[in-house]
Amino acid sequence: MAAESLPALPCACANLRRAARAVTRGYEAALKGTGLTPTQHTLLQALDLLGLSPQGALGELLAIDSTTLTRTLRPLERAGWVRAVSGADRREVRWALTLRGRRRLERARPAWERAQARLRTRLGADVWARLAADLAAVAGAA
Amino acid sequence: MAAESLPALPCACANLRRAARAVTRGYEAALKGTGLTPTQHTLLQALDLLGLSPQGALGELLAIDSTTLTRTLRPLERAGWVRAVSGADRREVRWALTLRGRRRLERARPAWERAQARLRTRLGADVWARLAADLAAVAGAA
DNA sequence: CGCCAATAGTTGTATATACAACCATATCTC
DNA sequence: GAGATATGGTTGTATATACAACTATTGGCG
Repeated sequence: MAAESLPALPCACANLRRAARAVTRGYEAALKGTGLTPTQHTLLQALDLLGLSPQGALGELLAIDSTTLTRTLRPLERAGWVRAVSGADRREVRWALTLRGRRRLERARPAWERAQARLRTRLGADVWARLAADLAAVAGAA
Repeated sequence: MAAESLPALPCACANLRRAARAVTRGYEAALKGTGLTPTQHTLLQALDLLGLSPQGALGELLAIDSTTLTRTLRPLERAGWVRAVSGADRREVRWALTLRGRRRLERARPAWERAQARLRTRLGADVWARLAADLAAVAGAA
């Protein structure tokens, strides 16, 4: 199982999406036992980071369309990992991680860290670090 | 519309997916008039690059599951942009870009190049170049 | 106040994505 | 050459994703 390097594609978008697909599969496999998909894990982690947060702000941080969040958050709410909190502006839906949600995230942590470590090892620390910064720039630039 | 830089996320997978979503939206908008989605454009471009190619090989190049290809290629076939060619091994489906497909790809080229140029300008040439290599490594490593 | 524009989310619809299970064909082994 | 195994794709099902159109609320502005 040598890491057969794929050729770079001419299209930056294609390159990004290909890498995202490949990595997602790895994280998905790693998170298998935790009952969380990569997307769900990311949502919980982001909410943990942000604290109580309007849906729009969550979407901005993750570059996820608000209409997508409506649907991806629904199962998390049903599972009791997040809850909607009403505030002054009644159009807004603000989301909070529940205690159950935090526990679930904590429970998934070892698996997530294994996935991170595995990729980091395969890439090398320099590429790994560079990539985090470059990808943040890309998300901001697009 | 300043390029408000988003903070890097703790999760490499989340970082990648966020960037992919953001960039995909840009390319999708740019390709709007061409009748091609980013995915479709990538498929045609890859097939142009590879020439006559078994479905599995195409999937490997793009890190797309073969079951996904079955479905994403179908509309391209119906549109007459690609066609299935039978070979010696009758399990295999080999795909070829048709003339119409090549023309469509060519027609989309200016729009695609605008999207590329736009992102490249916003990122700077150094990040752009580095990213292509790093992302290819990621796709191979995952 | 009372209309009008802007903003926050939801619903309808369509594409992209992949895993598990499956079918068909090829290859291997005796 | 026949049965076992491996390989290449398809179907069933589920999640992720977003655009267009819509609803509800808010914030001007006269």
